Amino acid sequence: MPTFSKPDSCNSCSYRSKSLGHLSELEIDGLQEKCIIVKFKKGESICKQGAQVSHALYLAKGRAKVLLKGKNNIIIKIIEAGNYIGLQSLFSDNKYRFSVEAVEDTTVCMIASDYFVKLSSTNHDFLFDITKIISSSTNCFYDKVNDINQKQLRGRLADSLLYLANTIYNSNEFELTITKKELGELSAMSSENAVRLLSAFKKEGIIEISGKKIKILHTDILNKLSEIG
Amino acid sequence: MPTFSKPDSCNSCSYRSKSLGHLSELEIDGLQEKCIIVKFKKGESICKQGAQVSHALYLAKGRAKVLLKGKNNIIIKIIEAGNYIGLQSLFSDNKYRFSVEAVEDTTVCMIASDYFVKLSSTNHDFLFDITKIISSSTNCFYDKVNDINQKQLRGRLADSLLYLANTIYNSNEFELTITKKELGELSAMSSENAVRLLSAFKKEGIIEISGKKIKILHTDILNKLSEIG
DNA sequence: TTATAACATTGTTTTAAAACAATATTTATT
DNA sequence: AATAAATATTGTTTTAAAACAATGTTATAA
Repeated sequence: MPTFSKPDSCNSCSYRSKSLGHLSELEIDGLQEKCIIVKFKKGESICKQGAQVSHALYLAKGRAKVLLKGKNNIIIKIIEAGNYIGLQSLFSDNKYRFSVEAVEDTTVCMIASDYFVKLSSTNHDFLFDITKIISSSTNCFYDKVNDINQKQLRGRLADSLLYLANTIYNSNEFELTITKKELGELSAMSSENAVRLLSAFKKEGIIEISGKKIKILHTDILNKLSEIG
Repeated sequence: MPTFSKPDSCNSCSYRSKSLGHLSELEIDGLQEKCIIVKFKKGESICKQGAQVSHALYLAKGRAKVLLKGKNNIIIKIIEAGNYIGLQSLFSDNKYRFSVEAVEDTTVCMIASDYFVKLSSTNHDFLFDITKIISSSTNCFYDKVNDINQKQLRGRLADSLLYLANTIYNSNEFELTITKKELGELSAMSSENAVRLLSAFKKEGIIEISGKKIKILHTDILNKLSEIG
């Protein structure tokens, strides 16, 4: 079960978003009043595809997966601490297009939707930041869809490994903290195929696997695989 | 070959976007100066996936398809007169994520990217509009991807027929002005399957086909097909 | 007006990837 | 520690949809 609390001080919060730099003290006080802090345990659901959007979501701590539900789920990205989730829903028709679930214990700041939009409609610098954030996340989504549309299994798994190494774990050697099923969903394939291909990559000497540890031995080959699809 | 010209008057232009309502006369004059009018013939390319974004694109007249290039292209939507194209690219990393091609003779206003962003960074009401436009188009894209992820051929073709009837041609009886290949791409399937299923729908009495004319006899069944996927 | 290319249609084959199955291993629970 | 449940692994089968093929039809250009 998620636990709820009120923030002590958004002003001095070390996890706060850079975009708050554009807000006045008064506006931050207002934000704090309209903010609830929710803690999710690994695996818990932060928001559900199709549900009404009532809050702006900001991931203060932890990591969460953003997934499209279907016969086979697709994880479109893993959100890290310091990022907003699905802001575009606040400015359009207020319905979540994806589900978000914690892949680690996470802390989420939930800011009442109407206050967040009001801030955006009165503070120009803040809105400009938000617009850039929305745009950038939209472009990421386009990139993901294009990758899925253009590549087959090997290229997609290569993409995921590079993504995990470069963007999530920031190292070519990492402990896989997500399940193989999730690795499959991140690569838009069945878990069986993810496992099978991982073994193939190992056999081909591209990666090294020991337990949950994965070490990328040849980034160049993975890049090549990603390129040729 | 596209033909280029300068606008006579953005101020009194009957095709202009509602969002310009937030601009001052001075700003519109500036816009006009930074604007080029480009006319494309049916089939011509308006912008290419992967290319650098140098202008904001506004479709003043005609219709254009937005497509993701791949082994099999996917048409994510058909843009109609009065809409911007891919604004999010202006606020993030300036690369087109899709190609756009005219499906009718079209007129596009191309506004220099830096001026459009400058307007956004100085005129708050304008930016607020633009943000809503970007958000809404992002949500449409999510919906499209979810449809493709969740439905199979029949459901997807039903979607396309409903989309054409409700959003593009505004009638349950319409002349299909796109090719069967394009209908396939709009439904994320091969043209052969699009044709085959169209015949099946006809045989099942859901639609009527005579030449290029399609008449939807049972919207309810198409809705059902769209729902069950 | 005819030739030629583009588009459409229907049937058949192939294929990439999921689904299924059987077993093994790890993790959580009593 | 024993048991159950979840996760992982590898091999086999099935399947949805693309690809291919053959032919017909409609535009377009010489």
